[in-house]
Amino acid sequence: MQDERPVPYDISKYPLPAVTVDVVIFSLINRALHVLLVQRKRWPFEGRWAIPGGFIRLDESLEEAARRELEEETGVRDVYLEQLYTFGDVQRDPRHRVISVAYIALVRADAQTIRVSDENSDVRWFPVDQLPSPLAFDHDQILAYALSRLRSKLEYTTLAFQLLPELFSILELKHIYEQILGEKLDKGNFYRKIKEAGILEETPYMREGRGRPTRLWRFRRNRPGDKQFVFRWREDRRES
Amino acid sequence: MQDERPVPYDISKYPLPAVTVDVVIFSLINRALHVLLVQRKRWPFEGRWAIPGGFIRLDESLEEAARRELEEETGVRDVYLEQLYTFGDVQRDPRHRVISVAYIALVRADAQTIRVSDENSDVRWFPVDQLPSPLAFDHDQILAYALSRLRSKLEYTTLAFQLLPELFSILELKHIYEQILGEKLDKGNFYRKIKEAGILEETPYMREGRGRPTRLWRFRRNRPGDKQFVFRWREDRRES
DNA sequence: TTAATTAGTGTATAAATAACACTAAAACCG
DNA sequence: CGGTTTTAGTGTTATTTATACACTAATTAA
Repeated sequence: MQDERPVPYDISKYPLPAVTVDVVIFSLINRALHVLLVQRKRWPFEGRWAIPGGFIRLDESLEEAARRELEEETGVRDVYLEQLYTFGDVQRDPRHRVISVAYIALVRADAQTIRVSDENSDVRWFPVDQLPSPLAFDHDQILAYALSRLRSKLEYTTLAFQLLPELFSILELKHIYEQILGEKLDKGNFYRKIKEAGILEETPYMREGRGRPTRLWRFRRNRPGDKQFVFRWREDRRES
Repeated sequence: MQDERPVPYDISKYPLPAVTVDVVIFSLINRALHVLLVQRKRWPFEGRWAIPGGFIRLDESLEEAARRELEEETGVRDVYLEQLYTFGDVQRDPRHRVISVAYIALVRADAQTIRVSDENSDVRWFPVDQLPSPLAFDHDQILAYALSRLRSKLEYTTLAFQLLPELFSILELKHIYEQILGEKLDKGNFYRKIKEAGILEETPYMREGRGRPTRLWRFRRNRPGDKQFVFRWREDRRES
């Protein structure tokens, strides 16, 4: 290991920390941003809600571990997944030294694969503005950071599309931005900006509702050879 | 650990990965951005250059481990340090499963504490555009990512000041931006923008040189109670 | 048939960006 | 000692981008 001290081949003679992967799973449910939490059944933090996670296995990469956790909890695969941060304070777990690599996942609410859990389940979706508090371990901190990162990245990536179904209206997209950023956006400016970005593909479909019917669009995926683009809602406000 | 499977108190009965902390140490030497590398003396990757790092101890946090490594290599304390990313591919170390938490550090070149190593030393500063290749392990990847993060953060933080001495001229600051971003900036625009940001404090000192003497400035640190500010060189170009 | 509702467009102003021409103060050089 | 070179620093303007908000459009409800 990139280390100058003598290191025997059998590294495991040294005392080792445990490594877990925690996945902060976001989804848009009933037009509001939700996060999936699980209720702990035993000590420590018995009864408290926690971010789903588990120990890493020696034969899987960090991202593979995160995908495995995600699939165990939600049944979904092929979703957006990104490493958030690694938390390694000495006392974060009272049992043992545990280092936790946190990930963010964005899943579509329309996937039937998500088990919409009932009120009494030990796995539940919480709106991000109505979280139980405190969470187990240092999970308040992890979740706060995940939200901050989500908001920040929304502005310069096409991340928001990960939360939408195949077809959507421009105002639905705007609504996601508002949910995640936590503020109202101007309709006219949003229309103009998203159109100019050229990341939407018009479809012939319309959706009828109360007022004027709305056109449905599809996210234009980058094809090989296409110039890579990013869409930014605006320039300010970033993560520190 | 935030896990639903039965977990005994003695976690260490499970097979555990090793965890190291690697620190990508940047400094500005002779007006060029450099990075500190160490040469490996034994298998694996014997003779190749590597990012300094070492195993984490059970009684120190990740950041404490990074600061310890940093001090061991450079003798400096109290420098800018930031977690970069955690690398955990299964095969990145042929000896054992090793997960590496990478950090970025920025140190001032004028600190005499940095041992300026001679040509034959196994610890050496390399200009970022003249790196040895390939590095040991997956360190090419880690270093590339560190540079990308550094460039990206430069634009919306006061990071560049970490590389400068106490007193500096505005054109020296501009030069750092150019070094890290790898492109030329407009003098007039730079002057105006940095002045408007209000993050510089004028000093009575001047430095004489070849042409017109230049005024020296000092970075205005945030005092408690001050409104936090960030300086952005400009808005575009970010990390994906 | 009119009001309410949701969708979508247009426009005027302000602010940020970028390019570049200009002035200033010293050293260098015949 | 007077012009040239060198580095420092300011000003001016055109263009692009952001913001606020007024307007038109197409449907349902009453």
